[in-house]
Amino acid sequence: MTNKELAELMFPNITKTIEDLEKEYPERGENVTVTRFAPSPTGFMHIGNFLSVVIDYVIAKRNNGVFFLRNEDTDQAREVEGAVEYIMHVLDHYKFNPDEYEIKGGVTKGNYGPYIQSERKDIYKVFIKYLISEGKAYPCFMTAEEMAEIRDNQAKAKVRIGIYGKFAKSRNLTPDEAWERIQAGEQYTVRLKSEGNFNHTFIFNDLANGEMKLHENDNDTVIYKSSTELPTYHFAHLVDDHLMRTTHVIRGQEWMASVPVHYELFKTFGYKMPKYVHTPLILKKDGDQIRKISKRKDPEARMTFYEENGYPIYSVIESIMTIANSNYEAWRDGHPDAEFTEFDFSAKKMSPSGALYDLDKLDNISKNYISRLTKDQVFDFLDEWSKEYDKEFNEIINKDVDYTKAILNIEREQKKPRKDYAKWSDVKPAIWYMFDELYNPEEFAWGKINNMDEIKSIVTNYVENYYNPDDDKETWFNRIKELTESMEGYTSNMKEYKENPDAFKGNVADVSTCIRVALTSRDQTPDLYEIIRLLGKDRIVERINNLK
RNA sequence: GGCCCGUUGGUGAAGUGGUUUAACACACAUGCCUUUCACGCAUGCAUUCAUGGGUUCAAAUCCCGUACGGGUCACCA
Repeated sequence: MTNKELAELMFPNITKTIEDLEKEYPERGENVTVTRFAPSPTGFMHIGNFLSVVIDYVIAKRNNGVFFLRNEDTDQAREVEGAVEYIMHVLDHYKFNPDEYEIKGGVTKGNYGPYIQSERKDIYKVFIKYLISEGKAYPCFMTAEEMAEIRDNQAKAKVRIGIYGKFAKSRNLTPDEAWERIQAGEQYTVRLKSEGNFNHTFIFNDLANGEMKLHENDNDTVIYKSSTELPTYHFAHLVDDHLMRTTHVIRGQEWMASVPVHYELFKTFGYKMPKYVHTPLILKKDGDQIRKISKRKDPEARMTFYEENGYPIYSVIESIMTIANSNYEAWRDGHPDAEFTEFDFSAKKMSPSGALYDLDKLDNISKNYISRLTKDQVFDFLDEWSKEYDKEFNEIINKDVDYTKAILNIEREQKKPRKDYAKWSDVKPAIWYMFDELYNPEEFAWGKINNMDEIKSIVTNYVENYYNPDDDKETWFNRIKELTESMEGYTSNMKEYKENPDAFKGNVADVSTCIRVALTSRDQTPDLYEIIRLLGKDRIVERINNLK
């Protein structure tokens, strides 16, 4: 029996040829940039995936190219329900809409599909069949136990671990023997019959890491799993990225070690390899240890974290861009209003080593961003977020939208606005005391003036004799000063006070703090004048009367 | 263990042989401003680029060794 006959027996129903497929999926044209995000639906999307998406998207958009989504569901045992939906949700949330994608049992957009690997079985088989008929791949009957034994022996003998050369026990089976065992119902995989020589090296040019000298692959890598009739990652990468005409593959550093296999695979078929960008791993500092960020241990590794906490998409993308390209921030300074896709992304400027993701930095970026928004924008974002993650608060802020917006506007419309919020979940803890529904203080942060009789007398005096809702800010503060001066031993002159603090019982700051705490329970708030103005007389009187 | 990648301050990092007495941003500290907080402003924060050696008139930058960190070596991606 020839190899060709064996291939025919193994895949009798596969009648298409590679040439047919080449015609079906023609080249997309000169100079068309094609990137793809190809996650496997084995869990929730994490920050490392997100880094890839951002780069995929930027490269495609920068070059007016194509960005498509491919579902790599070849490991059906590990598939997690809802993972695909979640990935789509994240792409949608961050507005990284793929030009081509497919929803299982739903729409397909694009001419290079199917975009779900489990629906591409027959395509992979065409390539596998070809390889077997050419004698460049073979069925392998090694069991897991056999391979474990080989690995142990290799480790003991301190030789390279792997299934290569003499360790590839099924490599030299004749087509007849192979077919006999398949007929007998033996489990098998298909392995590449590697022609590589480990002692030979080749130059691989990674867009992020630069030129690298790598050893040729000589492992008879598994390329096809007969149990599920699906290819392994390596083979699917070859077939899909060739037929889908991907020009740039952006993937994590952990794939670097597989490059020799991919190199051989592409060479075997005479295909041009896409360009590769192996992205830095995102790391986490854990005590003194630095390790790969973990979905299980680190909440910020999961993309759900950013949505749940209410980080604006702008902020998350910005912070990831600073990791992707270190000169991004400098560019941003000069282009504050530009879209991030306008940035001239250069893979060369990407650090090949892992990066610690800094939540402080994210907060800073986010605070600056939110501080530049209008009150209407802030309200809309807050409304949208709280609808999903804090329904009670959402109802409260919607009871009197103008009132809420006015609160959100305190010290906003000025050259240097406040930077109180990094995320929408920061809002409630910062302004809860402005809402009667939430105002139920457990304790009051009294300052120097902490005797309740004295407090009551000051605030009552204030409301009865010094409060006028129509005052502008300057008049308002002058009245606070007058109030202070009317009190025995107090001064409204801070300079005087600082020069000789022992000469006074207190100053205007102590008095305003007293009023501030009486009305909000907090000793730290934004501008008291605005707060008093917004609270209004009824609330003020009520809160003063309720002091205990 | 083999192979690959990396190592500049608390963090992201600039820097690829001499205008570097190591940029910028975040964080931190102090001070100023100030009715609190925040904002803003000012100042400080690596005499040194993991380490040992070498090349050179000159090295964070080039070469070698060592240490450390990471990745990978699945019918997982």
